[in-house]
Amino acid sequence: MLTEERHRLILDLLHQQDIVKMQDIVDRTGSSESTIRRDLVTLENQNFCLRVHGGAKRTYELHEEPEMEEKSSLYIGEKKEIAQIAVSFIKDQDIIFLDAGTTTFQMIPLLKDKNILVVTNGVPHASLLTDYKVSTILLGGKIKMQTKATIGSDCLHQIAQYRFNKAFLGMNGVDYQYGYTTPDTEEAVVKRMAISQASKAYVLADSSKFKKVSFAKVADLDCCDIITNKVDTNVRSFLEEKTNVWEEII
Amino acid sequence: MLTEERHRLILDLLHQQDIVKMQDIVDRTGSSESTIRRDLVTLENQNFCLRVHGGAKRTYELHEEPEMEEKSSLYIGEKKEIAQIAVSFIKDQDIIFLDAGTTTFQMIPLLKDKNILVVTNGVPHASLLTDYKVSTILLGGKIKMQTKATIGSDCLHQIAQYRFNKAFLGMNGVDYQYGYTTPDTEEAVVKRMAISQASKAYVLADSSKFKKVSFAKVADLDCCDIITNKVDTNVRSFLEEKTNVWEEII
DNA sequence: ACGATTATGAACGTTTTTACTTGTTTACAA
DNA sequence: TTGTAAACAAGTAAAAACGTTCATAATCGT
Repeated sequence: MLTEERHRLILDLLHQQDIVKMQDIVDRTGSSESTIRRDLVTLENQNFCLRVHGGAKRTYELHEEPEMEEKSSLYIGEKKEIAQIAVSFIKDQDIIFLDAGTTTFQMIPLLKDKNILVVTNGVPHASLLTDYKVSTILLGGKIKMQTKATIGSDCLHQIAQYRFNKAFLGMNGVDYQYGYTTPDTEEAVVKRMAISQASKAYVLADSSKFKKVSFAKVADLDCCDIITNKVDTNVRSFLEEKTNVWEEII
Repeated sequence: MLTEERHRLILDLLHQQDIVKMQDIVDRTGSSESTIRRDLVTLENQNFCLRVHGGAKRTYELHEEPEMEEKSSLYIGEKKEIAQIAVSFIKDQDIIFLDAGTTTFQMIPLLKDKNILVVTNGVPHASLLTDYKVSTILLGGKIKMQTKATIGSDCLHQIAQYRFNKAFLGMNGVDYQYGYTTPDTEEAVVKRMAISQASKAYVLADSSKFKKVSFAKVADLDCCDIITNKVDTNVRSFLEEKTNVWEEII
């Protein structure tokens, strides 16, 4: 039986019964336990399901495509590393802001069982956080089609009422001269507000983001620490003139 | 039987009958007494229930009502029919409120390409609506674990700023005497507010909801029209003394 | 046809879950 | 109050599921 076939079968089962057992799939497919386990890991990474002891349960009702397009981002591995570093900053009882975007999304599985409160503007983020039983507040507002982030005045008003211990932001451009930038002005405003409401703000940026400049400016370099990995030593020393750069787990 | 399954079963029972007996669960699951005991301990630690001698009772405060995950598949067929009727009320340019819950969720695929604006408090709803490219505003606030609905004061403040042409609500109990009821007080407030902000409000209720009374009252019968299917003619005539009942596509 | 990549199943030790046992506590009725 | 049966907590050993590694088989691109 082909990998694709098995995945299809598993997803079909999940649609019908919202929980599937390991053994059930093994019996139906005739594949080995290890293979099915690998399948479930893959499907979980694409957020089609959530693994539980002895099988998997579904996360969402329908949704035919992976929640966060895995294909678009070739940097998943890097992002996961960065996410790990970011999570290592989080302490018990923290109230944190989690920005929308794929890099911050990788942090969520690592937050399981942590006793924290998360405020986010990412709709998929809120959903997955809830699946992991993390207390979550979602910012309201218009929803941006591509990123499924909430934006707009509602969002701003709401965020203004909160204070965070830490804020973790995604960013499209990180540049020595122009600072932090992102393509959408409405998202930029939200990010800026999040930074101002946080005691400490971190920007999560993989190697592809440096020396890039996007349309809308969010803030100057010194407003946030940068969490990254494998950054060019040359680039790094430049950045460190203005802010802190974290490259490994604390 | 998997741990997750048992937990769901227990929560489901709790939702229906306020209190569950140890032996009852043992019989239904076929698991040992110690296993169920462990289950109840963990569920209690997560504040999903309160253990009592011989079983457990539900907590009224925050967590209950499995709805979205547990019993979603039971009445899917009915729900789809009801959803179709509901959608037939929607006109071009409408601004509608879509309540969280599984019945209203079934409306979403039917809204594809409609030129409307949807305001919702359901996180999965918002996500799927966006997939279908429907303009969506999500209400912010705390997220309820089971239903993934936003609740709380943020939610209320935000909803107070809007006016809707139509509101479509899910409901747990529809009763001639006690009106519309739901298990969670915080959700009840949101529903009530949505009704008051809408020119016209509809309650979507499948056959299992009639003559049921839940904990928190939302509104009297005459505040909303009822959309349903295959309702007992006897029950129907009672309801029609106070409000309109729709049973087929207009 | 060839090496390179990917998918698979078996084997290992580890962790989680489970049922059973023990002795103690609780509820209730005599 | 006291006796009894049911429900309880805690500990234990077996079983199931887990992650990891490794060697083999299938598939791919050239």
